[in-house]
Amino acid sequence: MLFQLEKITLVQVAIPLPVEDPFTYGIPEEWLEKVKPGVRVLVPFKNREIVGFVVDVIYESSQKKIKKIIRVLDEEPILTKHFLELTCWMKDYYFSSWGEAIQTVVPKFYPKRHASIKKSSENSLDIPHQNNATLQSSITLNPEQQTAVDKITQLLGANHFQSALLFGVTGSGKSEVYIRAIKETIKMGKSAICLVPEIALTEQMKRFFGTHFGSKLEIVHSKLSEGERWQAWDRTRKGERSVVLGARSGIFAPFHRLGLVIIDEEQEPSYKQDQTPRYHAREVARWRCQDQNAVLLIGTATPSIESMHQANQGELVQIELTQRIAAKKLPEIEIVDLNQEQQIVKERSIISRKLSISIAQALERKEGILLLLNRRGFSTQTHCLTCARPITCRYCDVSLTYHQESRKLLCHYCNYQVDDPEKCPRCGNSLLKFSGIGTEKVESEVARMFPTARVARLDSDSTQRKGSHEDVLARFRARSIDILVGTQMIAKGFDFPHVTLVGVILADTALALPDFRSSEKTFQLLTQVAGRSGRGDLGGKVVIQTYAPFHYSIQCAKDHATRKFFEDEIVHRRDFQYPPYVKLINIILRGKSESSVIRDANVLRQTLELNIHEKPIDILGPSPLPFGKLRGNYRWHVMLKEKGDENKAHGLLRAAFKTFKKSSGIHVAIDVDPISIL
DNA sequence: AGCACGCCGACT
DNA sequence: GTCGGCGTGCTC
Repeated sequence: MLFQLEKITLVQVAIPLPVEDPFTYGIPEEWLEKVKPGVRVLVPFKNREIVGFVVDVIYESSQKKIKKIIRVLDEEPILTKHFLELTCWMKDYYFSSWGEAIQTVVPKFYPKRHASIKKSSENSLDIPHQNNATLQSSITLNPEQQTAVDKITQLLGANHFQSALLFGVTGSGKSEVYIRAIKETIKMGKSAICLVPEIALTEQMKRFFGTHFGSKLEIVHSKLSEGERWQAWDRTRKGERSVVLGARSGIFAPFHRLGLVIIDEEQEPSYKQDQTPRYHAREVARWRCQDQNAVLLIGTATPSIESMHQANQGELVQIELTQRIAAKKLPEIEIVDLNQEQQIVKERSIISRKLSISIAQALERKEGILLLLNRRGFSTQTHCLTCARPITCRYCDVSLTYHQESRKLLCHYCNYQVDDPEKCPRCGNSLLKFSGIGTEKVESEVARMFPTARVARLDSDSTQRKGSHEDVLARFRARSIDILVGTQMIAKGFDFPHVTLVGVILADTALALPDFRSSEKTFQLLTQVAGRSGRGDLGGKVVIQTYAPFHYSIQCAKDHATRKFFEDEIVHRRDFQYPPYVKLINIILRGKSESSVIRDANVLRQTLELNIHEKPIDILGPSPLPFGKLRGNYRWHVMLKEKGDENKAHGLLRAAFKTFKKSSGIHVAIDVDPISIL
């Protein structure tokens, strides 16, 4: 090695597998020119061939065994310096391999399709081509909207990184502001990304965006086929598009001059990926915008506590929309205390007297009614009276939910099914008690109480049947359904002007969960679903049933008091040391053997303690997760809490993992900035 | 993550 | 005697 006459060029190749370091390969002389950082290469790996990414070109290596690259797959690097640096940050921050980070950013390489794609890239748009002169011009903005657009335009013009919170009540016309802001971005010769929380909403927003941006628009989400995703990437990269509308993965749109990133409904948990790398689209957006001197715009009616805190600290520019468009009023919200209701009414009912009367009135006026309960199934708890204990899943420590429609007992965590719900799976006796209500029960109960009303249900069970989702919504819109019962699915985004009554069957379902975000989630869900009422000219009303009528998340939702909620909640976050006062890293250990999981979790804690040198970091646990057993795996976790913003916990964890050796059969997952700790 | 290697149960 | 179960370990 030392006195080599011939210099061999070596490259570092990141492999899209959970293996820490890039691998070293040699390159034949003849393609020295083509092999640059960011180029994809086909490499021999063990006994197979895989696509890797060149991340560095080096000239020597201590590595003994070196194989040669089989083929270079790109003429020009697919990853620019911007993306190489982004993925490098992602792998360090979220603890993935570099290859895994890159794989989530670029579309999968497709050997066969690849060659033919260049020809077809012109004609495959499903948005009708329009030349820009015929694109629809916008409606007139109200003064608040105009001020918002002016402020954003000003930020865009400053040409350095800025982030802003567009804090607008439901129905205040945020989308119109987005459109204007994107147009300003395009005027400056830059491109924009707009993210929405789910794929269904990209479809909804597409019609609206399509009329404004026509063939400049690209839609990106994870349901695209590999071929479609590649084409979208390629068109965007070549500058054929200047606006990307998408779900979480849309944040990786390969624009060369990124000017604006909009994140709509920023508080939605779907912006956090739940597999490695567990990135948050908002944080990726922040990185990209900082690198590109772009503007990050967070739009929502119910900001996350983190963003609200940042705004109060002056780190986010605040832009407010306080008026519903066309001067529509926010609905009146009434709370029903179910504790009192039960004392007065002997026969227990899911629907309180107040809600029942409101439903009857709305039915009489032929107006739309939404009933929310955030739990699927018929009854959520099943007890065997013979065994004298709840019937739980074989693989998880959760109670099985009885589904009347499919006549099954179902585990909502692993999908374990018991086909004969008449018998206890343990003792075979059929003395079962069903309790705890779900959407199926609400549907049947409402149908019983209001026999002439047309009732339908919308949740992930009813949506299984293909097309039924759109069908139900269309029928509700056409008023051939009077009452729509559903989970949080019905709370988000949908605009039905004829809805004048929203009933929340049980507001405190989330409050019972041992999660630091449960109050925040409760407030947000109530505010969102309340926003579905009174969008038309008929006015609106909301009835919230709860066992916790004085809880601040419910009281603040009642008063439409988002700032008050923030002020109450932030005190709890400070007292109990949760975000935004600390940064969390959650380390989850799982395995089939409970004792090994516990042993490893303890060893991990000790290893962390040995590596801790300064004290802005707390180590919590190990402790079992709230659902300690899931899919046959026992789950324990250790949590790091760091005060301050220096990411010292990352260094600590990295140091600890150098010596920590997990036992066989134990899996370790690291969740940086967990969105929930369930 | 794959994929082979490896060491213990019911089959031609 | 072998086929094959999936636990364990490595990949430049």
